[in-house]
Amino acid sequence: MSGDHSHNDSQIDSGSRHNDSHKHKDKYKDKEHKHKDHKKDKEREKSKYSNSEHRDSSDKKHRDKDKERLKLKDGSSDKQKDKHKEKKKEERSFDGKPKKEKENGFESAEFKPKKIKTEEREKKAKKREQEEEDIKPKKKTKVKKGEAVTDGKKKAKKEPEEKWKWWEEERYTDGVKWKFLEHKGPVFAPPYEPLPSNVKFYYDGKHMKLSPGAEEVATFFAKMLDHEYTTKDVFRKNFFKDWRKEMTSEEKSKLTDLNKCDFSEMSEYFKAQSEARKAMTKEEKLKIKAENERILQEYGFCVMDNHKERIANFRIEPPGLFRGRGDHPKMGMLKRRIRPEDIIINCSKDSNHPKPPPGTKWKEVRHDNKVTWLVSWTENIQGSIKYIMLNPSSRIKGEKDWQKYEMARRLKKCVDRIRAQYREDWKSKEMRIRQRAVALYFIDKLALRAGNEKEEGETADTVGCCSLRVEHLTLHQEMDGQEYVVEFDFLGKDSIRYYNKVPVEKRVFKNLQLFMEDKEPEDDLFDRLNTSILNKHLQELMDGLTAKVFRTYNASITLQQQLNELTTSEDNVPAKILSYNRANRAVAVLCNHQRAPPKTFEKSMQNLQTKIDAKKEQLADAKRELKSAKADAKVRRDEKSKKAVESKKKAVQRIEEQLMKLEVQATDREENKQIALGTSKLNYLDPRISVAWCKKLGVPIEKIYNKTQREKFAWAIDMAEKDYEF
DNA sequence: ACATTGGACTCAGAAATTTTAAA
DNA sequence: ATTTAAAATTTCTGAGTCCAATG
Repeated sequence: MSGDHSHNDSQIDSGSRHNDSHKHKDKYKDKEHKHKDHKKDKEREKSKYSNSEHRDSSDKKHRDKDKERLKLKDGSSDKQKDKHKEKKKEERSFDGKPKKEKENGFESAEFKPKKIKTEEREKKAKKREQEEEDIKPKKKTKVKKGEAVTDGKKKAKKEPEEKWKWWEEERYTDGVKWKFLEHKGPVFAPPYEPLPSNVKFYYDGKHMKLSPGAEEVATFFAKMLDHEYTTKDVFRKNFFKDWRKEMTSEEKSKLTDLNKCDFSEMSEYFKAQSEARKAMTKEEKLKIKAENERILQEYGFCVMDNHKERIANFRIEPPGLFRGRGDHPKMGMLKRRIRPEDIIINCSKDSNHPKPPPGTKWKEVRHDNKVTWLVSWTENIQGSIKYIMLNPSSRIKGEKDWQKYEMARRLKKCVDRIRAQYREDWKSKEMRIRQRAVALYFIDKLALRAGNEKEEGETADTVGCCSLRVEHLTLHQEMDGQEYVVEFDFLGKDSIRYYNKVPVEKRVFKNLQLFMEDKEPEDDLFDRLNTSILNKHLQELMDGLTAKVFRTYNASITLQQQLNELTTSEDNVPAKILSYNRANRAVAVLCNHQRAPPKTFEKSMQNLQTKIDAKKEQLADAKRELKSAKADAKVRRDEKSKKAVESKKKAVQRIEEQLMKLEVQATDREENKQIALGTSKLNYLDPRISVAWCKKLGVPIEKIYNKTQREKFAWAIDMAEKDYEF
């Protein structure tokens, strides 16, 4: 995998040159857009009703017995669960996979509840308990502010409360996601606080008092003044247009030129505020922390099917100026404030419905247990729906995650067949089949994303595999001593540049030449292909297979291979971790997960070097001392001097170890300069691979996964043994 | 049929915040 | 021991994928 993914230093720069070619098409969409919004709303209104019929019937079926819920204790066995289990077993024995199981791609073998050695289990439980005490939902105690944090830290709560192992239970079938759901609704953004009267806004040099509405939007801009994008034309244009909508007619007629607006006092004011916040006393900070904790306890959890679960994003996004990624045509537009009237609540009928703030109403309260979200609203920039959903540690997310990796493992079993197939298809008489086959080859070999088509002018110009254009590839008959090299250069998701030179097979190369013949740079490379055609084909090759499964599969299999290749049991723990990070890095490179090099990168690298130098010196000193101690011992030959030698020896050893650790750290950091490991670790790597590796090589899992990650991957940590194979 | 749109969910890197280590 | 800086973690929310309803 090494040669295939040679990356260029310049690739971080999301290259402005990429953005130009397709820009000109769409300058004025705004009018159209408004129309569309309207239409969307109406349609939504319609579908609301038609949906509810559905829901009602399913609701009745599933709702009934949940009255006995609210038994929050996790380990509690409840009848319902057992009943559930029995039913499922029946279903499953029904020969051929039960519908849902097939869909999920779970291996039945994976379902056998693991028998874990008891001591191990206890140890685990104990450890977790300690680590989790501070996030654990404390039962509604009214804590006096200030106390909460200090005592949470110190005395370990000794609730022996066992963690719920949802992975040892049966899953729902038929698209039911839960039977009982109760929550407190969202937390709204704090209301706007008008500026103090001494903070002034100037237009054309003259002070002007803004109406509250206009002032609020002005502060959004003022807060961003230090960002480069406030100087961009598109940003300023969009902002000004939306700002004017919030102005009184008087303001509207006066303020006609953004360039004459002076936000500097506002900007200064906010900077001062944030300084002041930093300078707060400990007590004040604690008070705020306690308040946040209170809100978390009240709104940050829900009850889903007898279990208290953490909610991911229970705070509604505050209003502000939209800043998409890359060259976004809508940057600078006003993201409006979300009110209760915009909010759809989803919960079960027999729950206590969340109350809207006094004097307000929800848009709707529905009871749809075929979806996982608690709250939704429609966002005004793209007209898309936003959701409040559960934390990755929740059952509902965890199951899905597990299922994703099972699907990838199924691909592993038949990937050879599929590869043989697409290689065969390179020769097909039909153009669409050849295109499909070459695209699939890219997806497999390069881990490209599927590449849905996007509405032009609504988003930044980015592409994935199926939406590649001729201009994104350059063919080299021969390059750097290699034949048939394809040079890729395009902006992918989040406008991250993908740059790669890949030697491909001759047949692929010839096909590409064919696809590119007589086309303009801005034409689609695969003009007979889109993601739905591709996925339909994949579906036929393997049940449940889609393009993104290849990414998961290739990422995970790469990690496993790399770990096997790079790690030896003889290594010490830091060396093992370096190897792990390198394996992780190979995956991140494959998936093109990049980051901007941290602002302080050079400096921190220097600091580390300084430390290393100091440590080297310290080592030299220690060695000298050891030598003289040895000499001394030789002369004196007494117990005391022998002991001294021993202790010096130990000291040298210790320092050597420290030095090595530092050096490893330096290597690791350097190699990681512009690579982001997090995304692959969190979303692409079957956690059981890492867990098994840790167990096999005696590396504590904490070295690989931090607390949050351990929560998310609790299922894997619990079930994977050292011999797990992806 | 098939293209389009809406909906729900995963995945993404930056920014903000908190923790830890160093001075 | 206190302050400060750096590292680690968490939060945030935008950007994809994919499916199914719709026209």
